[in-house]
Amino acid sequence: MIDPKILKENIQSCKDNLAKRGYSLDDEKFLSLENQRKDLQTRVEDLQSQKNKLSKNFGELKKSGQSTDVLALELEEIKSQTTDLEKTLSALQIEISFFLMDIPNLISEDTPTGTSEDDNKLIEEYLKPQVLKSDSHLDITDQISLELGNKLSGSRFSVLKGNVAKLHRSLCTYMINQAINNGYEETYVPYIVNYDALEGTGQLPKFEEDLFKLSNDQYLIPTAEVPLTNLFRDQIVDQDLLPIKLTAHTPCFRSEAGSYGKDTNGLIRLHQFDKVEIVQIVKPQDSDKALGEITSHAKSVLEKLELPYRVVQLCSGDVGFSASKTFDIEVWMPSQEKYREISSCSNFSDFQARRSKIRFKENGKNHFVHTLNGSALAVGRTLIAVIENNFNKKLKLINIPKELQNLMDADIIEL
RNA sequence: GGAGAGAUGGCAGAGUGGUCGAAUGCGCUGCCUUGGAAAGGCAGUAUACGGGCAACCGUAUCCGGGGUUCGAAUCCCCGUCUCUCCGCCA
Repeated sequence: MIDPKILKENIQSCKDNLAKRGYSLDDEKFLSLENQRKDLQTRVEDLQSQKNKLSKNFGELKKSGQSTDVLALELEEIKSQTTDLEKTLSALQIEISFFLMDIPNLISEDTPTGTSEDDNKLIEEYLKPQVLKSDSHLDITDQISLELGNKLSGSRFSVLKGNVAKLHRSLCTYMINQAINNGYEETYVPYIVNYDALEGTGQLPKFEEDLFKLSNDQYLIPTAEVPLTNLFRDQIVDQDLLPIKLTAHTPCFRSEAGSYGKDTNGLIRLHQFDKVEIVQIVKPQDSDKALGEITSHAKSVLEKLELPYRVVQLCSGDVGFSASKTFDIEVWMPSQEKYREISSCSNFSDFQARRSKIRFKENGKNHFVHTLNGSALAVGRTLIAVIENNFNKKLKLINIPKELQNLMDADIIEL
């Protein structure tokens, strides 16, 4: 969430910033709630202070055997006033907290203004696509089955077989090794998390419909960002440990509510997909640099796999709820004849840190850290890209990128 | 699944109705001591919100929620989590 103090003191500039996203901040409501809260809180605390003092007197009178009748009446009076006000105050605090939790992060100054992905800014392109057009991965190999996925689970699930399954596994291993080489600590985490974790990273309360909820009020993770970042929830991290760099390979589960009819063919958009995530937790002044680092780590995986990609910076209307600045990396998908997102690298500034209370102490004062993460990469989509960009229709084979040949024990997949 | 124990500050661990935001130890920070270091001595060291230029003051917080009481870390109820033993099991 946004710092309520900043919001209060710079309400107009916050409102303008959020408007670029298409979020209309009800500033009058906020200020009025805040003023009410402050007024009420002062009154409640005054009463509590009186109550505490009189209670102390009460004890002393009792000890010395004097009458407490007068005091008792006075206390009763204060108490009845207090409880009412306390209830109002806590209701108000909850209302304010909901209000704040609903507001997206402020976008960075250098985020281009725009309303949709059409306004995203092209940053760079790497490699000219060799295969401009190809069959879909589903047509290239019969070792990917959506029918079996459907049989077992429903729509948007897949089953991989044989060398394609092995290629998928090799990609996971390759990517996590790359992350480790880049200084991230490999971490194994739960795939099921609680409400607080999801609130901390910003998925809840607003985006519950995007998640798979279990019957016991836990949720399947939509990304490893959630468990990795929340490892530090409610903690004051030793500043010598910063920057913290973690990676995990996990499946990700997304309900894809609201994407009916979108990307219905193939592995592009499934309820379950694997991803290697890299996360950094840094001091505020280092976060912009860290975003560059994360992005280049994600890019380097594509470069080593010799896949053509481009980098775009998301415009204000396309940046996610919790992020302040985001670069998307898009890989060339020959069957679609266009670039598709394969990684999203974001700086969340102190937004997640404030929600999940991740702080560090410097010069005796506590400060919120900055959190960042990026996919390096989405494995399913990488699999598609490898298959389609290395497909040789004449010879009926898929060339395996050099970097993966060891893990695959082969340099081609015969079809 | 059965039986029991527990949840207190960065950590360990006291505290069973008021003087407790909390002993003590460890850790950490500063100063003294030293040629320098170690050891030792002294002092400081939870979080959030509100007020104040500040020193500082007020309020809340001892897993969460409710209750008893003038007053709760402490007593009662409900919940969550953790641990131990037995059973089962990847």
